[in-house]
Amino acid sequence: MYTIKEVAEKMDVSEHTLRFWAKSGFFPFVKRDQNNIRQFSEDDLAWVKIVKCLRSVGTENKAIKRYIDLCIIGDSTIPERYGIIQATKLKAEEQMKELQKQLDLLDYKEKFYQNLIKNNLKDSWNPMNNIQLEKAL
Amino acid sequence: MYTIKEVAEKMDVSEHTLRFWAKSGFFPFVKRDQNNIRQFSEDDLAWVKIVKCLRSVGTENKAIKRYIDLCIIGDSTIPERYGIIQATKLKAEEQMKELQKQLDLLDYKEKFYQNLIKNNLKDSWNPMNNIQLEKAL
DNA sequence: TTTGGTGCTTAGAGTTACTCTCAAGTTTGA
DNA sequence: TCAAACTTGAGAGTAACTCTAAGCACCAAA
Repeated sequence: MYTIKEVAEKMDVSEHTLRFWAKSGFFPFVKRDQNNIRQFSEDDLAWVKIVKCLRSVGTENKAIKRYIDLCIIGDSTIPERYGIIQATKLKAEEQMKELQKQLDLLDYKEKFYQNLIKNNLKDSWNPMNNIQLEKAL
Repeated sequence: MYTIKEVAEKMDVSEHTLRFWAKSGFFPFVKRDQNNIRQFSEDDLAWVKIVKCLRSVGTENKAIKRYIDLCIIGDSTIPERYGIIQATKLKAEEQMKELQKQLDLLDYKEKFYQNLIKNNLKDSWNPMNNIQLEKAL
């Protein structure tokens, strides 16, 4: 059993966010002790994990709540949940491609500046000159 | 020369966002025609591209403005700009790893549901049963 | 026994980066 | 000439946190 603080550290999510998510109904099975303190089980950590996963690929909280609710309803919702996971995976793969593109651009920029520094900033008297160079790619 | 609508389509950024970015000072060289309509040049598109890149890896707008301002100042700021690009690239690489982790989890989940569907939902009488399975990974 | 640390709640303010609506002005095709 | 299609800036609205604060409970050390 873990306190909210321990979960925050373990899962790298802030306590504030965990409480916010809890209030949003993302952790329907977290128990409380006699002092009303949340006691996260290993099972609950798995819920945190999937919520974190869905959030990190841009799933809206409303849609996450929908997925959680489907899980609670039970096996009749398995096809819909499968669809959600498939769509989310596709979205994540798109993001992967997009991120790779941006990494390529950053890599180009990095080399561009390296070259500028290596050649000791000749032709550097005019700000616009630099901006012209900036436009590259 | 492109209107804001054309830029929006070409660069896949909404007109609203482009105006918001313009107001934030991200496109300091966009000219206007006699009716005050923005006229984006090819150079301006390059600025849109780098702004989009920085945003997509989570750079805050304040930091983007700083980078733009450094570009305008000129060559004396090249070392700082180089540092920013390097740091941004590192951050993007981290995000790549993180996204891959989440993709792995989604892939596991997908196979998990496929298996559930293939085996025709036996043992499915109890909602909790399903939740137990959900916790996997 | 008091003090410090941790945790709970509710409520509400603040933040970031959009996102959308709207009124007003301009241009253009039927 | 007039309606459709664009553009503009101002400003309201939204999502998802993020933080503060008040007020209370519990426990362990000094």
